[in-house]
Amino acid sequence: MLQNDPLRDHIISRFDGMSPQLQQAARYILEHPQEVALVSMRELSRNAGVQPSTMTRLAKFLDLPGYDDIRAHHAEALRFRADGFAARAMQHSENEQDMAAAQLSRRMLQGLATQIARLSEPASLERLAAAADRLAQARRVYVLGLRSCHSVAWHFHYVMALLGEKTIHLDGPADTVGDGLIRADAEDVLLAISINPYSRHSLELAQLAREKGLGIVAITDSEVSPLVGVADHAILCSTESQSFFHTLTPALAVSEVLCGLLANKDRTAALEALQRADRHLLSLNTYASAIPRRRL
Amino acid sequence: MLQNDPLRDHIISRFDGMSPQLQQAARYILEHPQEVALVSMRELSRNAGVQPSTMTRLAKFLDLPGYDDIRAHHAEALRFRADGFAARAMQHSENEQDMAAAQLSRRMLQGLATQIARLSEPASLERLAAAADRLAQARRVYVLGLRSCHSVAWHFHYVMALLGEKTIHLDGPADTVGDGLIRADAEDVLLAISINPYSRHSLELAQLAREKGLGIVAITDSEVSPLVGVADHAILCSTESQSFFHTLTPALAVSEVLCGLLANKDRTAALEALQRADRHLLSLNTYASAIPRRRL
DNA sequence: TGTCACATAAAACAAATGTTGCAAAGGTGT
DNA sequence: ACACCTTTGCAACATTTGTTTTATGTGACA
Repeated sequence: MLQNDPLRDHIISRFDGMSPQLQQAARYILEHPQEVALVSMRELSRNAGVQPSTMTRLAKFLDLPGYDDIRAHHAEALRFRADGFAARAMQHSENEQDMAAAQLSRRMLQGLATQIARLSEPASLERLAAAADRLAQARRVYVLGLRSCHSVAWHFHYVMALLGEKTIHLDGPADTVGDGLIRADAEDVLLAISINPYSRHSLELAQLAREKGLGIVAITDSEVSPLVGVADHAILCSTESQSFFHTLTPALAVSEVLCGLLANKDRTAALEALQRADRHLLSLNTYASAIPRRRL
Repeated sequence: MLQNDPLRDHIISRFDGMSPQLQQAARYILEHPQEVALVSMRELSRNAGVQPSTMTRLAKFLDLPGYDDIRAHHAEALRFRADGFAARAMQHSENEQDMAAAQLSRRMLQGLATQIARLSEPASLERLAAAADRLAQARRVYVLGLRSCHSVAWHFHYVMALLGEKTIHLDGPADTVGDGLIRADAEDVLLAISINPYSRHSLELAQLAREKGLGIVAITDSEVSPLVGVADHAILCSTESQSFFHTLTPALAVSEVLCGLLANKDRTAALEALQRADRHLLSLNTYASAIPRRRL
């Protein structure tokens, strides 16, 4: 992302004074600067989810004669960047500590990027597709992820809850984690997420589910993970990181892909469910786009 | 200039068989590839000194349906180069009702890999380092992430809790989310995670923290996120995905990098704390490496 | 010279683009 | 409740776009 861009700064500085629609347009432009130069205004507005006129109005709001000035500016920036690619000066931090920090960060991030990219190998893709199919045909999906894997399990459940009532998150205080399985049977599937070191509780519940006849889909970290033995489908993702800790980023990516695949099975239904959720949250006043005034 | 461009090679290989006007058009395109993507065909032809129709004829001569294919190709190449990274397929043009699962998965994963790789740009690295510094010098870190961002907040807290008692997770049932801030003051820092759409509750709590004098570090998705205004340090990560949903994978990666940086401030202390945590969990019999025999 | 094939220019065309005007909707303050 | 102002969606507008058609020119060969 480019830094010293006067128009960009101008948009940011005047952002707070914009109407919601103008903000939406501005936000899209800030986040997709290349697109501004590469596609027509109408297509841009379509992708940004606003009316074409909003783009023109945004231009006027920024004291520009018309939208073409916005485009011209971004086109110029793109020309510049494409040419002067080599001339990109990396600002070095003087601070030695910062330097080390930057290096560690970069190593971690590029490692993660590589691991996720590696998930797109054909073998993984097949496993993902198979797992998604199994989840799709289940009556209910019980989601289990304890300790570090809680984040993945919860996110999967949160997203799927937007689509419908199919998932049940196995979690709870006072050792009630497993209670959700009471009414589970062979028509259901357990999505179990666990990585090394494997939580004993997770494994016990997976085993219990197996005995109750549930199908089991696992997201785990190794071909020799104890989950592989009990699971019908296992998706493997690396958890190694350049830091002290294991990483759950690839696992989260896997979970998001599963959500995407499931939603893709019936796109219109998914869209409709999402719109319903949107309306519901809107009526609950759940979201805001600016810091709300403090209630007293 | 980029080399491996099939269309470019195609133009070159058929160049000798072209009429003079076609050659002139082709030559201009070869020498000004960016312009093809950035200006209209009529303007391009004007600059190239040929008739507009010549451009269309050139496209047909190259066995393409029309000129737009030439432009689309150059636009894609430019998108590619401007990012500096490989594998970019960010088009929403896939209206195919039932896209092949493998294809969707691959696009999602490669998109995520790209987004994470982009976080390792110098600007982001600096922000990460600054944020980590601020978190390190705080007495206590309050971690706030609601709704979809819960997964990230929780994971950060979970990892940091392995290192010590520095973090407090702002979460809880019965609308007690904010209670943790009761004893917070200017020596503390709030780590706020929120993405579009921004949860009103998160913003309110961030504002409250600000008023109590806490430092604020934000993980959010845009320069114009409402959090940017109240935060001392903001780290931006993309949330766009090729699926229906926003992605939190880059945000999780950011959080993991922050954990890594913090642990790195005092490696020996971190190592020791982790060993202590290990021993504790071991004595609790928390983990297992094989499916345990069922208790009766 | 005639005519044939082809390259080019000019004009005509439908489709799209960016812009503007207007009315409905939404919110604010009295 | 009312009037007032802003915001928004819609449709019409004149342009501009990429393409196709038509006309004009050019050179080769009998």
